[in-house]
Formats: sequence, C-alpha cells, structure tokens
Amino acid sequence: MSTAGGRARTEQPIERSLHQRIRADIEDRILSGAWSPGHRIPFEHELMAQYGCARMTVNRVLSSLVEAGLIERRRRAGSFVRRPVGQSAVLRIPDVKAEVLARGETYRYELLSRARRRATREDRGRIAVAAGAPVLALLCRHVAEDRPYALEDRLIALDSVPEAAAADFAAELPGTWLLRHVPWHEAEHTIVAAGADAAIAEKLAVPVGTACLVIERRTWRSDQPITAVRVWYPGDRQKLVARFTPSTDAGAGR
Amino acid sequence: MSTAGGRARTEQPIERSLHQRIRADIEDRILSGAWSPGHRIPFEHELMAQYGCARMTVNRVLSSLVEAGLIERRRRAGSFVRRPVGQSAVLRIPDVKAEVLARGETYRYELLSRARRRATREDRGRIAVAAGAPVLALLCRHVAEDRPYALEDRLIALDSVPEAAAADFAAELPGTWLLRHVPWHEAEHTIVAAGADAAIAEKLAVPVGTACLVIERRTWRSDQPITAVRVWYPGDRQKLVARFTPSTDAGAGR
DNA sequence: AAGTGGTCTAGACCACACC
DNA sequence: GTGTGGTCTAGACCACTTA
Repeated sequence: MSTAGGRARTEQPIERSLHQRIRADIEDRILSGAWSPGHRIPFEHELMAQYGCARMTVNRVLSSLVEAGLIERRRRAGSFVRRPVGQSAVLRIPDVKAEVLARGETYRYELLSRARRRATREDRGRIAVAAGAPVLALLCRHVAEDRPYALEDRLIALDSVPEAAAADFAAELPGTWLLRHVPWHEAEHTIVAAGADAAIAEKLAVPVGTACLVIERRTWRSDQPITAVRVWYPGDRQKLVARFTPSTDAGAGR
Repeated sequence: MSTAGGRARTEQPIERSLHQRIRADIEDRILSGAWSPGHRIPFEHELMAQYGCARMTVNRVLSSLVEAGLIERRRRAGSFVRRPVGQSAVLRIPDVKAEVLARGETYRYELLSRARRRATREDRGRIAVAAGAPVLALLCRHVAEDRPYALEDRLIALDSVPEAAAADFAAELPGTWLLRHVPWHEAEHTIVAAGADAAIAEKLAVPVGTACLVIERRTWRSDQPITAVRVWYPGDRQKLVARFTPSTDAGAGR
C-alpha cells in the first residue's frame, strides 16, 4: 500500500490514534465487566480484521495492556482478561484473613450487624449514592486466635450491586464476595490514625483511645459507587507497606 | 532484509530481546543518575545506529518509557529525562510545607538537632548501612501557625550522599535537598498508627498517647541506602490518600 | 502439525515545533 | 523549510504450546 501511515489519521481524523482507540475499546470492555476475568479476548488476526489494520498495531495495544496488568497472553491459547490483583502492587492493603492464616493462627469472621436502609445523610458522606438510594450496612469483626483483630464498617450501594441484598455475608467476607461479583473497579484509599472511641474500643477489646490505623476504601465502577468500607486496625498490630520504583510501577516491566 | 525477525534472537541468544535490552540500558542510566532530569537522551536515529536496529524498535522502547513516566518527548526537540514526580502518582505522601502554605497558614521549619555519628545498632535497623558507616541524624519539626504540625526523624547515609555532611539543613528541608541531589530513587513507605510517647508528645505539643500517623520512608538508589525518615503526624490532622485505577497506574495512559 | 503470540524490519506519511 | 517524534504497514522469522 502506498499511503501507509496516513490511513488511520485520515479515517479517524477526530482525535485519537487508531491504537488508542483499540486500546480504549478493549479497556472499557474489561473495566465495565463486559469481559470478565478469564474471558478470552479476540485473537490478533481477528482484531486486525475488525479494525482493518496491521498486526503490529493490535500487537502494540495488547502488549501495552499486558504492561498495564489488564490481560495476560499465552501462546497458542490467546489473550485473557486477568483477575485483578489484591488491590495494587504498590500499596499492600492487608488481606486480614490470608495474613492471619499465614502466621498459622486461627481466623474467624463475625457479622456483627447487617441492615438494609435508605442512605442517610451520613452514609451519603461516605458513599456517593443518590438521596434515599438503598444501601446495605454491614459491621464485621475479624478475629485472630480469639482476639479481635480488625473491625470493618461497610456500606454497599444496592442500586449498583442489587445481588448483594441476597448475599449471605455471614458465610462469606463481603470483600471477597464483591471481588467475585464486581471485579475491576477503581478504588480510593484514605488512611488516617485515630484513637478508638468507646464503641470501637469495646468491639476491638482494646483500651479507649488506643491508636488505630483506619483505612477507608471507596470503590467505583465507571463512576457508579460500589462500596465504602472503613477498617479499624489497632495500630501496633497492623502496618501498611507501599513500595515505589519510579518506573515499572504497574507491570511486568523487566 | 530476509532474516528479519530472527536477527535479535540470533545476536543476543542469551536471554533478553533487543527492545528489553535497549530499555534496560536507558532505564539504568536514568535511575542511576548518569542521565539526570532534563538530560536529552539520544535521538531515535542515534539509537538506531547504536543498536543497529529499525526505528520502530527504538520507538517502541521510548514510548514505553513515556508510559512509565521516566521520560518525556517533544517533537523537534528530542526526548528528555523527566523530573520525578512528588513521590508517586498513586500514594500522595503529603508535602507538609506546600499543604500548609496552600491553606494560607504560616509555615516554619525547625532543625531541632543534627548529629553526625557512626551508625548505631538501632540506626542500622532503620537504614541498611554497613556497620560503623557514617550517618547524619536529623530531628526536624514542621510548624504551622506556630503550632507543631509534624515531627521528622531522619537518617542520611553519608557514604551514599557525602555532600549531605556539608549541607545547611537549618535553611533547607532535608527532603527538598535530597530530591535535588539524588533524584530518581526507589522508595518504600511503611505506615502505622502509634500513640505518641512522652518525648514525641512534648515536641508535638499534644497529650501523651495521642494517635499519630507514622510514615517511615526508606529510599535507595541502585541498592545503596540513601535515607530513612520517620514522620509523626498527629492523627486527626493528617491523612493519606491513595487512588488506584486497575490499569494506567503509572503513566500517561488516557 | 498447526496456530498463537513475540519480535523485528524497512519503509512511509503525517503533525508539529522551531527556525 | 527542516528535523523531530507519532503512527502505521505488510511482511517476515521465531518460539512456544497445545492438540
């Protein structure tokens, strides 16, 4: 072909380059959940046909998705949507259950309370749902070796995740349940230190005023709020580690 | 050329592909400081000549370095090493001074103590220097509106940063000074909540036992320890925010 | 054996910025 | 204008994996 490079520009003169458009298409389908983890995305030759472009172009897109950690590729098999990693490679938010079990301690989880209600003013400060939208409020306690380990105060937006209303959160950790039902969401963590007030202290079986690490995580999926959770860890027992290399934050790298 | 694709494999049969090798070369030079921020890296045609490869290959490498946030590229001008961003795009470690000034409050900084010594056992637990290696120990207080705001307890490895011995840390924040002298380092943050003990409480002018957010940052440059700093924030006054999108953690993305 | 991804080439046109 | 990066092509060889 003689008009090699100019083609894409000529055909999509609006804004994005072809590979950006392809990447956005695939990324949207993954992040929206249309292609859930494990889904095989089209082969390179299929994408070539679909977008009418060279293999190098789709290959470049798929490679960048690998770097971003969104997909994995296996020869002869194809390219697959990855299961989202813990939360992030950089900030290791502790998976309480896994860590406790890893230390060889017993782990138990208790659902202290569960309430379905229309979002109160305070709820709406934590999770950006519409006024009066239904939410599920959960209070859970993680117990290691029969000692309270962490307290989890969670709201779930039922408009976004209606199936949560019927889930049995006494049997399955809300976090685990949500990860199975709503993979690939965006998250924001806020981390503060606070002294335990009377109510918290009692449930954690620590003195009032004990310094706690409070991690609040709010998650969305394409601008729809999913959940807001506030976890109280007695401070000396839990720490967060975040590690940054200037480059290679996300992915395979080298 | 007839033996198109096989070339790199044939010439570097050991392990890495050509573009990985080129990327590693450039990345090492940036992270080691050989090419400091602002440095213009070779033009694509120069790299082509140097590695004897096609332009597409070096272009791919440079594009990935842009995505990783290591370089920026300007048409007609060239490609340049970027200045490292604050700390990380994901975890916003507060720049105390900037935040205080942004609120329109007065800011002051006090160097409470400065000592040059051979690393003690405790020092070596914080910063992995050799036994007896010289370290600079600083204790600083950040003051907003004449109220103590945060306490900074820092060690600097003088073997790695000998110029620090002569720096005037009463005049310039150690963090700022280090960023100017040692850009592009690897960092690890550990975040815990702790109650202020008597010494800390007195210097922060808060009651003993006040819940504080303690952020410890340790930084290296190619496995050489640079500094270890522990910052105490009275808990209610400071919070950390970390935001993750599953994809596009690092870079330009979209 | 066949089909997938991994990598590379040699060339092309374009946009853009600076001269 | 001139030279940089931005993008794309059409084809190639290879390695690996699975059938």
